[in-house]
Amino acid sequence: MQHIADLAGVSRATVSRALNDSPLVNERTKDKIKQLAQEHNYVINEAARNFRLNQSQTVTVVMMTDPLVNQQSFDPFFMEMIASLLEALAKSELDMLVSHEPITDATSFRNSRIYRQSLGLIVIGQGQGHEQLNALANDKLPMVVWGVPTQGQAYYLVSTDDKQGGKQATQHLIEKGCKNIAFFGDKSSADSGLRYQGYRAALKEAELSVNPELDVTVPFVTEQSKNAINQFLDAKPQVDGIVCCSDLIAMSAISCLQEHNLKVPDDVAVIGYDGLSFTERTSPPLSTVNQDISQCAYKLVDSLVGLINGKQVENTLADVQLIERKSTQRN
Amino acid sequence: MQHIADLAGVSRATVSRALNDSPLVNERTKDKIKQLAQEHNYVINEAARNFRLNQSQTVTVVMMTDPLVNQQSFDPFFMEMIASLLEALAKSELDMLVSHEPITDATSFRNSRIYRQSLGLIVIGQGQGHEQLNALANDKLPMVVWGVPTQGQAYYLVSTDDKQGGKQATQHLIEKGCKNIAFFGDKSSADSGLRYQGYRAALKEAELSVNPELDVTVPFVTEQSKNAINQFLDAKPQVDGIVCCSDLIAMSAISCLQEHNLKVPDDVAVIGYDGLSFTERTSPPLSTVNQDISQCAYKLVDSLVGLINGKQVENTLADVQLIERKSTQRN
DNA sequence: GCCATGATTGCAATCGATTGCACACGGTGA
DNA sequence: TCACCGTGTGCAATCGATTGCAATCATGGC
Repeated sequence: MQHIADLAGVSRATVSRALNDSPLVNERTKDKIKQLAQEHNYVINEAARNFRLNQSQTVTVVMMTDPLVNQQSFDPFFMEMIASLLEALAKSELDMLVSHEPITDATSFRNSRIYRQSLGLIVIGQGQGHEQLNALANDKLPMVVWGVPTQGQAYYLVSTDDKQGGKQATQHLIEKGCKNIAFFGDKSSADSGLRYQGYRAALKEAELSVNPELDVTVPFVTEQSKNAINQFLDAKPQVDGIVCCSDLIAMSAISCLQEHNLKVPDDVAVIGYDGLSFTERTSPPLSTVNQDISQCAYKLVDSLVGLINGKQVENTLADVQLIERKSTQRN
Repeated sequence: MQHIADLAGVSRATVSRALNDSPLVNERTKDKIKQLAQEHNYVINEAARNFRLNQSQTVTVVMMTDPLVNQQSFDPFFMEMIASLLEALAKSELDMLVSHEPITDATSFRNSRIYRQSLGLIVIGQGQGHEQLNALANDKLPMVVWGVPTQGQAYYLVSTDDKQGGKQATQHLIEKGCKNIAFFGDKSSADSGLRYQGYRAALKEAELSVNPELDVTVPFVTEQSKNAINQFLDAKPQVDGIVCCSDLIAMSAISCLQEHNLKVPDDVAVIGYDGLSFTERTSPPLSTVNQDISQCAYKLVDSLVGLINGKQVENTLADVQLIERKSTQRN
């Protein structure tokens, strides 16, 4: 910076102000300095800047994946979320740090490096940490949570309308003429619980009876999911439609159904949830309720940036929408 | 730090040295200082530290995805790579920054923030940047590339044996009795080219003829891939096995085959490439050549850390291995 | 010509950790 | 007595950018 200052015949202070577009500096001087900086490939030393300003440009993303639900961090849904956040943060010129350690204790978390040296926090999922997150809600560190609206929640939340999503999925199957619709999911995770509520609401609206035998607990992980599904199918239940709580479960379901010599969608129709891109490649193509992860990521980042800048921020409920994928029937 | 120093009755200098485990400090003093720091929730200010030491703990991951090949950055393969690198870097207490901007000009890249303020560089794929990467190879900034061994490559490389992988995939189909094996992929990407070489090598070894009509250019992106595959199948080619260059292409292939009323694997066997976890959920389950992304990520990080610490580092060729997934036949 | 005024710019302190060098200490041998 | 030793600590400078305040400049009004 001294070098640029010498070249421009000004002091370091002026260079600093010029590069920060301070109104205190004459426009002509400013232009000259910027020009010189450019020519001489000068880039500001962010470490020094962050040090001086006692801040960082780093947003930490905390994955609260609930060990009870066993959703792996390699779940495509979470990976897409990470990738989308990465993109959204990059647009705001923020760096991203990812922590896979759920927040289990607000007090000790406050002493962590992450807490002390992040500009803000994006928390993915609430896991078992609802109380801890509430405790952190009014700290000086801005925080936005992606999750499910919860009783007495004090933190800022971006969520999708899981109940509506479950309802849409179920309605789609009803429109296709399904009468005996099963629900595959693990209701110990809050979002799945809401989707289940939507499922029941749709059945009720269509005046279809709710058969508890068709409410099947299917975990997210592969092997367990297949076991649960096979166990259900082995009992030869009367079922002609399945609402699945994730696209991965839907894939498992299709696979198990076909192994049971049931045709999809002719014998049993299946709908997924999440809107992962590979659902367009499954066979048959899988209709799904799209969560628009990218949009959620942008909303999370926008909210967080708002908080960082001291703006008023509202909780957001992102829409879900059904993606219908039809086989392009050939022959 | 001054506070801790006062409590311990020493100077800041001593506290600093103690916390860095300097041998210059007496063990008893060291223990006392560490104890006090712990009790008073003192954590070192990394910004100040990085500033003083003129370094950072940030490794930048540059995605060189080749726009010509149209592999999206949301490709599950890359997302898994990112997630794995994240994990591997975290184990080495390094932060990760991701850049989606391919390096197209070494000179201007040297002036970028990324270049100046990273501890090291992990480059994913070579894209069109082989020459640029070579230019950066002997810079002071440590760099490791994940990609394909290339003529005259001067940078450190971690790669998988794509030729061997292509060969294994093909041999697997040959063992299953396939005689007319097609290759689905886009050879404008170097790794696909190598897999194709492996495919040909396997055919040759098995004394099967290479039929150029069965060498099908299938792009990575969904719609284009389906179009290409359908076009191929519409011509009613004689084919009983398909080696696919990615699991996603394999999914598309299965989907198109079934729409053409061809049974998988009875009429046409399909094998994928990458070893993505959802292949165990496809119907039928998809055998695939596993690249062990996690292992690759660890090798990349290990090599980079080696370079950062000034150690001698070797190029690494990670093994690939076939994952055979069988339908658990029921009924 | 002089001064008040507002617009620019420079001075110098500051952020927190690190580190080269100097110093203190008690003991040793000349 | 004194130079010298090794060990353990403290002093003070340093990294590069920012910013409150003081200094300077140009201008117009008198």
